Amino acid sequence: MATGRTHRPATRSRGIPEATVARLPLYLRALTALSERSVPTVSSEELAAAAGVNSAKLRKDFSYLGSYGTRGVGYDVEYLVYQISRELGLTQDWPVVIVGIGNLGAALANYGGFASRGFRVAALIDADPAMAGKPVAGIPVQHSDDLEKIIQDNGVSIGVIATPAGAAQQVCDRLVAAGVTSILNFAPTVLSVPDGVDVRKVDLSIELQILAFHEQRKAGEEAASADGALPAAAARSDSADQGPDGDMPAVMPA
Amino acid sequence: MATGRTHRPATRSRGIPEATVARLPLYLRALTALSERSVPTVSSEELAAAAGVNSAKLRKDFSYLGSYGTRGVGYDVEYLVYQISRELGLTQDWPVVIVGIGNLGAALANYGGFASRGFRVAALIDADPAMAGKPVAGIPVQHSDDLEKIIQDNGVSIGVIATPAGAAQQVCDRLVAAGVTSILNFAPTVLSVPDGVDVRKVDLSIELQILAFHEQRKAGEEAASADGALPAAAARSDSADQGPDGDMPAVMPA
DNA sequence: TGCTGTGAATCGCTTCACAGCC
DNA sequence: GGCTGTGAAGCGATTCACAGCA
Repeated sequence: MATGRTHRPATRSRGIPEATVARLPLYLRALTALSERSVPTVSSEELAAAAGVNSAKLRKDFSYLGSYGTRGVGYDVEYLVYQISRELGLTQDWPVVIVGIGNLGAALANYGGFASRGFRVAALIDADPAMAGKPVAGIPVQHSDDLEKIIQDNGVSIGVIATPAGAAQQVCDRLVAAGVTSILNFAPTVLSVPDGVDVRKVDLSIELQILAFHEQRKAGEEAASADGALPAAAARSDSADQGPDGDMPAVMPA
Repeated sequence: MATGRTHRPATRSRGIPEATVARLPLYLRALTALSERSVPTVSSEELAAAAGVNSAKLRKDFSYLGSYGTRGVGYDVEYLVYQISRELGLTQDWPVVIVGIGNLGAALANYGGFASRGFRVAALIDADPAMAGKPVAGIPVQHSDDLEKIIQDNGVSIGVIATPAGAAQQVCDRLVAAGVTSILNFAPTVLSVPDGVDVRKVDLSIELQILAFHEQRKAGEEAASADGALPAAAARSDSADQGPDGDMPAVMPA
């Protein structure tokens, strides 16, 4: 209830499957690298290898965008860079605010991958008055009292939350009230937002826990059953872990 | 080819679907919060709300672990915390090394969510000799020359890469050669690893790009078709973005 | 009565395999 | 001949809906 329950089919956006959207940045990165090396065209096979997916999936993904390839030849790198950028909305400027300038917030402010992809760090915001005015990544930190004004003055629609867990929901509420409609949440909390607001979350410890799960299984398989935790069940002789493509999430809207 | 292609079904692990494994840390976090508030039992409905999923999914997930609930009552919080922890392998100690102690590496070293879940930062490693000996989060940074020795002395099987993209593959190769079998990669590169090594990647800019995609669509829907990019196609009158549960990845093994 | 546990239905993503075009 | 684009098959995950138990 509190979470803004809607139960819409929740799937495609303008006909492009979410799973495809999530891979477009991957393709874009690989294509950008090729572009910098002045490679004129790539085959689906080559690009797929560079992006770490299989070629059938890549071709299917591109087919949702349109027919941008040439049979017998491949894809024009520059053209594809442009098309994917446009599809992702990266041909426009996205002012972003980062709230919570601790270690992580500072790391994000310094992260080069933003500026190179249409994102502009419009402001850094922190609740600590001692931080105010202090420059991080060349940008002076502003106090959170001014959050609403900063959002509005800069026309910010994307906010990044890098505060401690306890502050996250309150910051979120203020961001949303001020007009932010997309939030990237690094705090280990489930945020509740009204309908129409997108939240994606990244939880660093969740990723490690998933690795630990698989790591445990590897150990259990080598020396089948050490403590009573893993009975016999399904001890397979060969490895049993990485699937080069097609495993699962941990980061998702919520 | 270079990526260690295997094409194993790549799915369940000891019968537990990957999608479920990816949610267990979420449940665990919600349960831990309840435990701290001394709540003795929860219903699937309550816990699902706290974890940000729907209750049917949660019950199905738990059914893969066993029958740990009581019909008509709910789940015992403490018992479930223990069962999930055990399943994830968090009842044992996981020494972890972080390679690349820039802003992000420092943020990770300081991150409290690790220690509280069975992970122990065994060492911080950086290639910059000027960093050597400098303490970060109370742990002295060691030079990367000693990487192999550090891994072996500490029995490390999980490594975190927080280096610049250019160094990531080389660091990865050395980690793997030294015995690391699970890697969490923050560098924006596709790592190639031999079979039997798990890689999960987190790319901060990818998350933002996915948000931008949806943000762009929201704008396009309000004022249907501004430039030629989005013709009519599927302009829906009501919102059309967040699905409270069940959207898509961006972080995945690769 | 209330809530769990789960077969069955459904949905969406992935993979296959090949037709179509350069 | 080579590579894209795509129907169709396959498959895993989600959701439904209710049987089963406290």
